[in-house]
Amino acid sequence: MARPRTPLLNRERIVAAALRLIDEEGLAALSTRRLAAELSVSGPSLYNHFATKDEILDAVVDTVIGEVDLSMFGADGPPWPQALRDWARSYRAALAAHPNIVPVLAQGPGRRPNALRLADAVFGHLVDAGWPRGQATRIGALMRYFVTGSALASFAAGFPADAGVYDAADYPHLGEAHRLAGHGGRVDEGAFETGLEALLDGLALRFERLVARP
Amino acid sequence: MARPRTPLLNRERIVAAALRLIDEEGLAALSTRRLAAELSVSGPSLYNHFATKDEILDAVVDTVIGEVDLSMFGADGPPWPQALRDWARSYRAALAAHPNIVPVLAQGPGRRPNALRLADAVFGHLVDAGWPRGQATRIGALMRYFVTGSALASFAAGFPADAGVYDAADYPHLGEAHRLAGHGGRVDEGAFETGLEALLDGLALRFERLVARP
DNA sequence: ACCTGAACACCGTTCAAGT
DNA sequence: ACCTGAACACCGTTCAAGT
Repeated sequence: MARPRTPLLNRERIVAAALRLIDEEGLAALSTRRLAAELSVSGPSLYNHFATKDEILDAVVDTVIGEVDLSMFGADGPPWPQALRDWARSYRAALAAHPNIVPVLAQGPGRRPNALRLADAVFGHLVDAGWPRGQATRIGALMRYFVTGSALASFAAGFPADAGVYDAADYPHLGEAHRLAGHGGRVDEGAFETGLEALLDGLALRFERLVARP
Repeated sequence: MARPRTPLLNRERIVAAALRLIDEEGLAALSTRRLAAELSVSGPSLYNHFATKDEILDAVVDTVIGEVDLSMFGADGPPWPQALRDWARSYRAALAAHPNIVPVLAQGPGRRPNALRLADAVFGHLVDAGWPRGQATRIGALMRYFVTGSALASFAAGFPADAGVYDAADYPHLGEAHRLAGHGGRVDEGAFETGLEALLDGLALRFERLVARP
């Protein structure tokens, strides 16, 4: 077969297969040959739809970012602390569903439309709420730090379940660390919520000081 | 030449060359062949010192983690908020000096001794300071989220310097975003400090409540 | 326009051969 | 013990050839 009457591939199908491969086997498993095989075509076929493998990755990343809810930044949304809370939860949920792609996505928006829309919505909402532009930029940055960091990898799963690793002579306080991996999601969920609320409290404190002496 | 009288390679030299390569050209530039060439040996020579490329990467990561100052968690260190502040700054500085390796390092301590020592020191200090063990775990996790997220990539550099990217119709609030990349370090530094202080304020609030009703 | 196989310069790793 | 070249099964990408 050379050219089929209806195309075998399109960008959407390629992106979906790439994301599935990354989710199930990691970023390193995404090769153009492997991806093509999943789609039952030969490797070079992909180059009819994307110029490079990096462009495929870019499209995957923007698809994931597109899942983040931004509706709380609309005109009749909640006050900024609640909007930030709702957004951070949705942001983390979208990223944590695809942890293997977070290192790519954390490089910043680049020219990806969904990522730029997200940055625009957060910054705009904070400025409209009364934050000075410089502060609004910093809040956008520090929220991304926290959310990407929390989605990049599970804290709990980073500790081997093998109790033999934690020699009491070397690590006197890690005697229970081998049980962390078992608690998995709950530890990370709790840490994210604690950190988010602490951040919001700290920011609210700064906002009060800002309004008190403008 | 087959076996030289004094070995051409050792683990230290390999790790140093690997880190230099990663810093200067990114994680993708680290191939065993390329690394071997930097050390003026043939590719397979590396396998006399490490079993796999992943083991080399592990050693690189633990070297970087080893640069983090943990002295503030000693017996006569400062109270926990100041210790956490000093540690977070040193942690970020060590990681931000090698951003390309952060995605690897963020996977958790695994069996790497310096990473386990770090986790042990933070957790032990918080528990000794009076935090319940569950809370201390969460604080260790959320601090890692924030620090790795802030070291993974520059927020400012993620926005293209090309003003043409930010079409006012699509992104009404990003009119000045093209200037971010120029401000580079200062934006990220400010965001990190703001986030760190906000987090510490929020945690202090929680600690007060904890002590008030034990 | 959209697919193919062949080809190029790369990978990580194994292994027999050298000293 | 520690290095080498050859070899294997992989990579991303280009390109001429097919319909």
